[in-house]
Order: sequence, then C-alpha cells, then structure tokens
Amino acid sequence: MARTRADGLREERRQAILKAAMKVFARKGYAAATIRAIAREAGIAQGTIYLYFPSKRDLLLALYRSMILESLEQILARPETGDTEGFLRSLVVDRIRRFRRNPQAVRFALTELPLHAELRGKVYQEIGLEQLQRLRAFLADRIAAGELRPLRPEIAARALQGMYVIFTLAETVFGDRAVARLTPEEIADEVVRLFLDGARGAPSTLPMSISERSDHATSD
Amino acid sequence: MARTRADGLREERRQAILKAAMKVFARKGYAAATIRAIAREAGIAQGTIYLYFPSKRDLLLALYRSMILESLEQILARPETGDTEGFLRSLVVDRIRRFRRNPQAVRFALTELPLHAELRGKVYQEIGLEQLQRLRAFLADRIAAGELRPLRPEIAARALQGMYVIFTLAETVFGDRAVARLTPEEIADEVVRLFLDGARGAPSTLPMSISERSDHATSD
DNA sequence: CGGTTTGCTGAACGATCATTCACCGATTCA
DNA sequence: TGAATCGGTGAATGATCGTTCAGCAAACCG
Repeated sequence: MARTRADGLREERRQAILKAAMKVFARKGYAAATIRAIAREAGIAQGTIYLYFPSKRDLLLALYRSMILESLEQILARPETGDTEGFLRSLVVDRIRRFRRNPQAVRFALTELPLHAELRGKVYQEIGLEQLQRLRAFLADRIAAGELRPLRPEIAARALQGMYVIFTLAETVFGDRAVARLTPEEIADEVVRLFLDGARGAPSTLPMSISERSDHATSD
Repeated sequence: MARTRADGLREERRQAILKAAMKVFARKGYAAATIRAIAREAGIAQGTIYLYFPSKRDLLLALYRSMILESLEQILARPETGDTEGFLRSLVVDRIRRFRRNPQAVRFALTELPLHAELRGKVYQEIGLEQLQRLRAFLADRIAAGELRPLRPEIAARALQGMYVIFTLAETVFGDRAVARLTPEEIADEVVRLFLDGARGAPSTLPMSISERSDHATSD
C-alpha cells in the first residue's frame, strides 16, 4: 500500500492549513477571519479546506487541540525539583521565551478564549490549572521544608505567574515596545529576586548599607 | 429654547446605546456582534442607532473614548504619596475592585485591543502608560529615599502590576472560579507583603518592626 | 385646527460570508 | 490505452450582515 506516503502528504497539508489559520485568526480574530483569507495564506483554494476540516469552527477546535497538546508536552517536560532559585529562574525564562516564540498563539488565546466558553473550560483544565498546580505544589513543598515562609500558595503561585505573564501581556494587548527590549534573563533575574526577597531587601543583607544602594536608582 | 431638555434626552439615549453595545461587544466580540443585537439589547430599532452613531466602528471608538475618560479620571484621582505599604495596598485593592465592577470592560479591552492597532496605541498612551509611569515614579522615589533596595523600576513596576492583574486575567480569560472567591483585601495583603518582603521572609524578622505589620491580615 | 417638523421604525439593498458542488487534470488500474 | 478514481478548484448558493430610506405617529407652530 502507498497509504503511508499519501497519508503523510495529507497530514502535511493539514498542518499547513492549521498554520495558515493560526496566522489569520491571530491577526483578525476568529469572527473576522475568512476562509478565503486562510486559503490564500495557505496557497490553496477555499474548497480544499473543507476536504480537511468540516467547518470553520472545527478548524478553531483543531487549532486549540494542537495548542493544548504542544503546551502540555512542554509543561510536563519541566522537572519538578532543583534548588528554589534556579527552578524559578528557569521557569520564568522558559515561559517568556515560549511566549515570545509564539506571539500568534498568545494573541489567539487571549482574544478568543474569553469568547468561547467550551474552549475556555477545556484549555483551563488542561493547561492553566495543570501549570498552576505544579507551581503551587512546588511552593507548598518549599514552605513545608521551611525554606519559604508560610505564604498562601494559591495566591503566591498566581502572583508569581502574573509577574512574568504581565510582560507578554504588555506586548500583546498594549503593543508596549519597551518591554520587548528586555531579555528573558533580565526579567527573570529581577522577578525571581523580587519574589524571593522582596523590594525592601534580602534577609541576608543587614539594613546597614544605605550608602551602597543609591547608585543606579534612575536607569531610564 | 427647549434645546437643553431635548439634548439631555438625546444624551441619555446615546448612553443607553453605548451601554447596550458594551454588553454585546463583551459577550460576542466586536466582529461577531450585530447592530441588530445591540438594538434589541437597548430596546430600540436598528435604524435608531444610526441616528446617534454614523457606523458600527464609530460605536466602537466612542466606547473606547468613554472607557479612557472614565479610567483616566480614576487614575488621576489617586494620591501619589502615603506610606509605601498603605499606598500599594490601597492601589491593589482599588484595581481589583474596579476590574470586578466592570468585567465587561475588562473582557472587551482584552479581546479587542490586540486586534485594533489604532485603538491599542491610544489606550496604551493614555491609560496603560500613565498608570505604569505613576507606579514607576513612586517606586523610584522610594528607592532614592533608601526605603527600597535599588531594583529596576521599569521591571518592578510591571511585575507588581502583573501580581494583581493576573487574578482578573484568570477570571476573564480562563473563567477561574477559585480566584473569584478571594476578596480584594486578601489578595492585596498577600501580594503587597510578597512584593515588599518576598517569599523567603521579611527583613522585619530582624529586631526592628515585627509588631507593626501583622495586624490586618484577615479583614473579611 | 391644518401643516410642518422631529424622532423613530423596520423592510429593503447590496455586500460578504461559510459552505456546497459541478467540473477538471493527474494518477491508478486493468 | 481507456476507464475509473482521486485531490483539488472556484463559481454558485443561501444566509446574514451593515447601512439606507420611505413612511409613520406624535409634537409643535401659525
């Protein structure tokens, strides 16, 4: 049977359509995106899309499925352990890198999820909650070990998420240019130190060094 | 002239249309929302909307203008000073309350801003940036005063924003129920303490000021 | 009162959309 | 080689949209 080869080509084209759809959905939004535009983007005729997906809505669903699978794979690939600071730092760097690599997916999720209740529930269950739980569990573990003070993990985990998500949000929703110039490492350094030691100062340094801290107060 | 009274009625109806539009735009998104649905929501005929707004897009623009004005008013009404902890706490409580009072506006801004570049620029300039600058200036001031360590204000200000914005985001984008059960005060307490003192522990564990900060932990 | 103006209505119009389908060239099979 | 099959095409179809407009009822004016 030449089935395998044919199926391979078929799957290849299917992916090309999904990719084109992602592009157009991210640019225009699902409702304003047209099958014509997606077909043009993929370099095929409108009718061809219906040989691969039964409807526009199914195209949307398939796109979400593939996003979920890809995300989940990356989430589960991350180790649960390591020293606290290193773990958090690599987590933040990873996330920001991933967001920046897939700006279309970010924009797509942000603009469409609030409008489609079924999708929202699914994505939340499979990605959002999974990710949050892992972070919560990590923090709870470190609290139990006495390494972190007894903060509320469900709030602290969310807050930490917010500390790096906001940078992507500023780019996507507001089109902030200044944020784009910061490297993931720069952001992670400051954010993780802020999360662990706070803005007042690390518990390790005694509050006697007022003189040494008035240097680069105005950096911009 | 009875002009004033007539104009008053006209303005009243204009606002009613804007309110209905906000409702429908927030539920369906701008592209999928129909003038028919907005008219039905406002209890008037389709044609009537065109006596108040020249087009659907102008309805969108007018809605943004009113959102900007309202937001700006509230931002500028906030004092710039006060003790650091109190200022930040009231800031976080304020913001979360405001987001929760206007879930439609949040959803609307989140889903539509990324899709309309002109709007995005305007809103960013007039609200997003204004808000961020004020927070940055506040932090820079406290750093110069030696009250906060020399962190990078442009990163720290964003991170702090993220720490409270994420709670609204979780509700709006993912439909997270657990977050909705937290009171603004609960969130603010944990977030501000986290921001100022970090997760490892407060510098207040040093023999200075343990007593002055463990009071209003649970207010609701 | 008759006539004019005003604010509103909802059917009608042209445009555009998702979806379908009659048709085409290439490939496969006998 | 001729017939059958297959993947692909893009014009056609019916639905729905934003927008317009001819007409209606109430208010206003002389």
